[in-house]
Amino acid sequence: MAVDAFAVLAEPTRRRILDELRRSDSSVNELVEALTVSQPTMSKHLKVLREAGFVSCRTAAQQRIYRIETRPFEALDEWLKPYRELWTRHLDALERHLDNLEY
Amino acid sequence: MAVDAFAVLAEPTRRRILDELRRSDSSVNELVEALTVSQPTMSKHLKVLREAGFVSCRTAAQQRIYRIETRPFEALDEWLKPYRELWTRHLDALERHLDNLEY
DNA sequence: GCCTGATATACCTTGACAGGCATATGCCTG
DNA sequence: CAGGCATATGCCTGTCAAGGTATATCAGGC
Repeated sequence: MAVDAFAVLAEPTRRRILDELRRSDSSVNELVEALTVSQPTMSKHLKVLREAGFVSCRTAAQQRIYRIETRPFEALDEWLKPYRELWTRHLDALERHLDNLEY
Repeated sequence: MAVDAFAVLAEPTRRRILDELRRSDSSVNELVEALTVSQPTMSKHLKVLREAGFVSCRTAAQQRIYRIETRPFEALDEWLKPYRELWTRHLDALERHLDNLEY
C-alpha cells in the first residue's frame, strides 16, 4: 500500500469524491457541482487522489474525465487482512460456543 | 465508522502500535521500548487510539495494559465493502470471460 | 506518609495541509 | 490566431496535529 493511503483518505472531501466516482466517472466540473467545493480545491484533491493511485483520468476535449481505480483499495483490503482475522476468529469461537450449547 | 478513523490511522506510529498490539497486549513501557518513541508521545498516541475505540486498557498495578479492539476495524471493513465490489465484479467478469474461452 | 516507578497531561514550537483568490495552461471553435 | 471554456497551479493565510521537555497524577512498598 502506498505509505500515505490513509492520509489521503483522512480528508472527508476526498472520500466524498471517491464515493461519487464509485457511482460513475465524472468531469471536474461535475464533481465541483455535486460536492459544492471550489474548482481549485477540487483540482487539488484530485491531484492528491491521482498521485496516490485512487483515480485516473482521461482527456475528452477540454474536459478531464476522472475514474476510480481499485488498486489502492485492494491494498487497503490487504492491510486489513490480519486485523480481520482478529474478529472472525472471535466469531468462530462464538459459533463453536453456541454449537456446544445445543447439546 | 467513527468519522475520523482514517485520520487516526494516518499516523504511521499509530499503525505500528496497532501492529504491535495485534501480536499481544502490552504495557505502555513495552510499547515505548518496542517502537522507540518517547513515553509522552506514546501516551498521546494511545489516547487517540483509545478515544477512537481502536484500543482499550486495563489497570494492572501501576501499569496500564493496552489491548486492541476490533470494532473500528470492522467498521473500516464495512466502509470498504462497496469499493470491494468494484474489483470483485471485475474479477467475476474476467472469470466468465475465461470460462467462455474454454468452449 | 514518603519515595519510586509507571503513565498521563500541559505548554510550546514547528511543520503540514486545506481553502481562497488570482492566474496560468490547454484545448476547441470560429 | 483570438477568444472562451475547462482545468491546473502559485501564493498566502489560518488551523491543527505531532513531538519535545517539564511536570502532574497515581499506585505500591517501605
